[in-house]
Amino acid sequence: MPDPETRIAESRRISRLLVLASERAKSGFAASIAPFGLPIPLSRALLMLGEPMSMRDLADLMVVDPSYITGLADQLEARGLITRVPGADRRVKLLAATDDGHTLRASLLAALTEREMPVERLTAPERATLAALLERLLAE
Amino acid sequence: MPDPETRIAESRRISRLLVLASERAKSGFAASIAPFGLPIPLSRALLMLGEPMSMRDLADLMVVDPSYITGLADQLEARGLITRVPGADRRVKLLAATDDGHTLRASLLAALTEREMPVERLTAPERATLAALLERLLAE
DNA sequence: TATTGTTATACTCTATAACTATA
DNA sequence: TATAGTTATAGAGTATAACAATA
Repeated sequence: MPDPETRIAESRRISRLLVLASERAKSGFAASIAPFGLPIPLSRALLMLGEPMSMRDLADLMVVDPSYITGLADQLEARGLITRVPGADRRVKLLAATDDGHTLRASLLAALTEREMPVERLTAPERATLAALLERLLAE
Repeated sequence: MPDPETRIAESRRISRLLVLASERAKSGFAASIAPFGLPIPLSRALLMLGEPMSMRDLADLMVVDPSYITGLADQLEARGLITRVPGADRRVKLLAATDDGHTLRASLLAALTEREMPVERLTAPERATLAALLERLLAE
């Protein structure tokens, strides 16, 4: 077993690599959606609305506070991309993409698909290994 | 070769894992330094000042705008953790940790060292593999 | 003319707390 | 009493633009 200092240095190095890789992934996302003029958080939300979803569920999915969803929904609605539709439980509002919303969502997906993603640099088995290691890292 | 849609779905999944792993690493950093009461950006800057460094170089190292460094330096100076010392080129100011700054910096390093880092969950060969894959991902 | 650092300002993303209306 | 959503506000982290001093 290597000495503690060496282990820690290696951990810190890997952490730094993870942060860098994550930032690169985020930049790639931002670059892909930039041509459409929809801000990043709105794009993230719209992409999740392939099917109508309660605001609470969207907050859980995006891992943000529900109060934040109100603002996102307001902006998406102002752009005509979604509507709030009442749910069965009358406290609940479902966010549903409009026709325009579905169209833009499809364009965003296509742009994300077209962009050559950095992970494509790895071979298929390497990608599988990377995914497995990251999942072990995040487990529990 | 798998069809494009499958490849893209896998890429997006790996990107999400990278972002999650990065956020976990950042949380770990924040938790380690929290007991010392020094805000995250100030801690990050102080940790880089083992040796005196020009403000421009620090901006490059932290990958932020130089104007932002002015604010960080002001706050670190107000806390008595660094001083600005003139450089050879008289436009340049070097940021140098004070005795207190070095002491706190050592404490921060020790706290980061003591914390069990998430990457410790992986075996040594797994860590090596992960690091290598991330480096390939980030290479040019 | 190009570079270092500074100032004032403004932006993005997000949380907290207190509230309303249902359940 | 607990939950869904809203409102107003505030915070962290960081950039932009215009500037002074120096090279």
